[in-house]
Amino acid sequence: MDQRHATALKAAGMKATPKRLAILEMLEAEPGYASPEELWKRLKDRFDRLGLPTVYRNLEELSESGVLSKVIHPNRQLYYYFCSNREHHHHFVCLSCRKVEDIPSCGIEALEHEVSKRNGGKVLSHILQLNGLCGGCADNEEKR
Amino acid sequence: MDQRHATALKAAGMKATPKRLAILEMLEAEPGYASPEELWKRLKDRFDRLGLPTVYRNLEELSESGVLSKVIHPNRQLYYYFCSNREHHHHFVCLSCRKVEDIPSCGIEALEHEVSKRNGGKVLSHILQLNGLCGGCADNEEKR
DNA sequence: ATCCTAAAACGAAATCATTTCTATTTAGAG
DNA sequence: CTCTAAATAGAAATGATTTCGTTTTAGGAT
Repeated sequence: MDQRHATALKAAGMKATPKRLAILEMLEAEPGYASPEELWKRLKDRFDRLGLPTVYRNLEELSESGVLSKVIHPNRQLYYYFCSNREHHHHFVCLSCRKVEDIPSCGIEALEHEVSKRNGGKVLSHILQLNGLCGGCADNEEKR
Repeated sequence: MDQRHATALKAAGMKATPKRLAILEMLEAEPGYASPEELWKRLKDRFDRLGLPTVYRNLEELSESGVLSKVIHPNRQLYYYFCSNREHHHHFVCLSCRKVEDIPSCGIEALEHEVSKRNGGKVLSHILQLNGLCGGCADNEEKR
């Protein structure tokens, strides 16, 4: 089951260490995004020694490799999310329960093209994230 | 000339203090985005007393009121940009010279609608920002 | 014009998420 | 099984941002 993760790590040119595998397992099991510290607290039990910096470092590296994705949060803390979707896509983030849903098509290619054409600039990356309430949380909201 | 800014502040329900006006003037004169500390350093000369926390607080308040806009930066520090465009729009940010250009149409309404329909969620806000090199910086890049 | 009060600003100190640093351990190629 | 570059530990540092109690001020009311 984590042969998948081991393979993903190798593909990203990273060693498949037990801690990295555990981080991936834990995040994959998570229904929503999680912070480095939250993950660390839960992971500590499974290792006699596990430093918080290790969790930070790995989450960042995994996110750079595209194995994990980062959530942009108003409180400016770091949150990560396991997303097996390897296509280009974006996320709808529930502000209430932290669930993250994929948004398949982003339609930004057209915008990028327009920007390049209009001002001669070159678009290197883009950030797109929808924030709101997921189906379940929106329902609960209404019942109040 | 800053009667405009005073009016904008009043409209946002904020007092038109000299320091707020100075912050707005300075940011408006700026070709690109700026950090709280940068603004503070330049503004200090114009007031016998000006605290960095005051600059932070005002930038945040002004951004919440929609008078200023915030830039999402990879280094996770705060940057602000004066944008007189009152229509809904987004920004193309030059990673090299900090210039910010408006992107008029964002086409996200369609995405929002799709998300609501598909999963029953409610989209409350969205983040969209293009990063890259502006026309001038892209040209310089090529000449190297 | 002056008064008055809520809002704004001071600035030193605190916060605290994130990063750095050096020594130690380990994955995995050979 | 060895060896080396990569990964980790853990304590300590960092530094942008925020807090707090006090003082000042903008601007509506008098």
